[in-house]
Amino acid sequence: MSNNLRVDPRVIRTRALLGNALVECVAESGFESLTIQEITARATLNRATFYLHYRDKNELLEDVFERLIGAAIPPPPAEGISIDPREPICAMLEHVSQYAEFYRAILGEQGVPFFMKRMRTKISPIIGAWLSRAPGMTSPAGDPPEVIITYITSAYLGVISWWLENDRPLSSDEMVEELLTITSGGVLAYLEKQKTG
Amino acid sequence: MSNNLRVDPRVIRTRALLGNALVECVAESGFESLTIQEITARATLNRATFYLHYRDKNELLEDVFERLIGAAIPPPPAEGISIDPREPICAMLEHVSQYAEFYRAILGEQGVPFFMKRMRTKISPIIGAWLSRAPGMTSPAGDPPEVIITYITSAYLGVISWWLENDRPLSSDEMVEELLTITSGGVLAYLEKQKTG
DNA sequence: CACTTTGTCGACACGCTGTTGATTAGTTGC
DNA sequence: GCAACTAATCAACAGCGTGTCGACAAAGTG
Repeated sequence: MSNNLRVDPRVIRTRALLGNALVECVAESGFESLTIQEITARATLNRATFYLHYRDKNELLEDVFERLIGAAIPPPPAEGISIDPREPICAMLEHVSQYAEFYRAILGEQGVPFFMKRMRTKISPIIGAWLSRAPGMTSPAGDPPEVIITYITSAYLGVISWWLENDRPLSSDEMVEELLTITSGGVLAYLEKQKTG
Repeated sequence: MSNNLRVDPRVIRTRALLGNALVECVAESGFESLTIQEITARATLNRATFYLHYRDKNELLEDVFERLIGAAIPPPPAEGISIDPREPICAMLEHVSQYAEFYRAILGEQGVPFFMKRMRTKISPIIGAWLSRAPGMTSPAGDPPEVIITYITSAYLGVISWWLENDRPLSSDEMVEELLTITSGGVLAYLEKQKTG
């Protein structure tokens, strides 16, 4: 437990190499057919070394994701602090932009379902914190219903994936505006805005 | 080409056996770690027989899905015929209910991304046909923008998955109503309805 | 009944996996 | 700097699922 602090520079180096190799490999040729041989080859490491750190490539992916997203997005809004979802959502969009090929590969058709769930857990609390303070939100049960959080989270995740697959035709800010318009006002508000805008 | 009509009863039988075996196996233990050995064993067929019909388990899954969904859902609305999405969406919900364990496994955390895309292609045209005739929809470009179709389709798919994972707390009709409320009026309309309802 | 197609069976090489034991390289505390 | 420790390397191994093959049996077709 005490040596779990990973102080040894070799461990840090090895995991960084593995992580970078994973991101590169995934961006190039996806995750599913990716082998541990390829990852370690790209990382210029021995295959056996991989197993000293991770059980399989899923575990490596999780570790990489937490490191990436942790460096980009502040930890989930603790207790309904941020009312405005613009900032965190925009940060999320710019983060996936930075690793566009990686996220495109991993969220797209050849993607990784459990990774999508991980991304959900990043988006979901943002939406939850927003809704729990929404203007009209004073329902008997204090928390917003799960359905609508699922609805919005799934929509955002899907649109992010679409955005990546289409080479990000809109800027992060524009995307956020579109998303928020649809979310709060629905199709009708969105189409109305399209006409006037 | 002429014998591609699959008239031979043995072919029909074999593919049916493989399809049923796949559905059962997936419902029990997911798709990812499922082997062709297991499928053919469950189907009481020889492993080599599998390769006479499909290249891999993905191909079998596609075939099964098209057969299942084709029998349940009418082919995608040809040219903006159905304005009301209630009927096809409800049919979709009842269909996935019928094979709940299968769809739960294949849409959930251990799911299959390319399958989700396939489901998208079933939902997407329904949404498109709806929006292209929506009351406020008279935008310069005749077709509804891709973003919003992606938004709604992803939301529906996510909610369907949530619905399955939570053992379908609401009926198909109730789900459709909830979905349509959020979709057309957005969060505000939904929360408003929650209060009064 | 002859002919064709499908399914069965055993076997094979292939590739990736996860692990092991011995060895080398690098790090830390004294 | 040296000794003790830990991490990384390397070769090798068995295991498993794959995809394919050829020979044979079984079922369908005209």
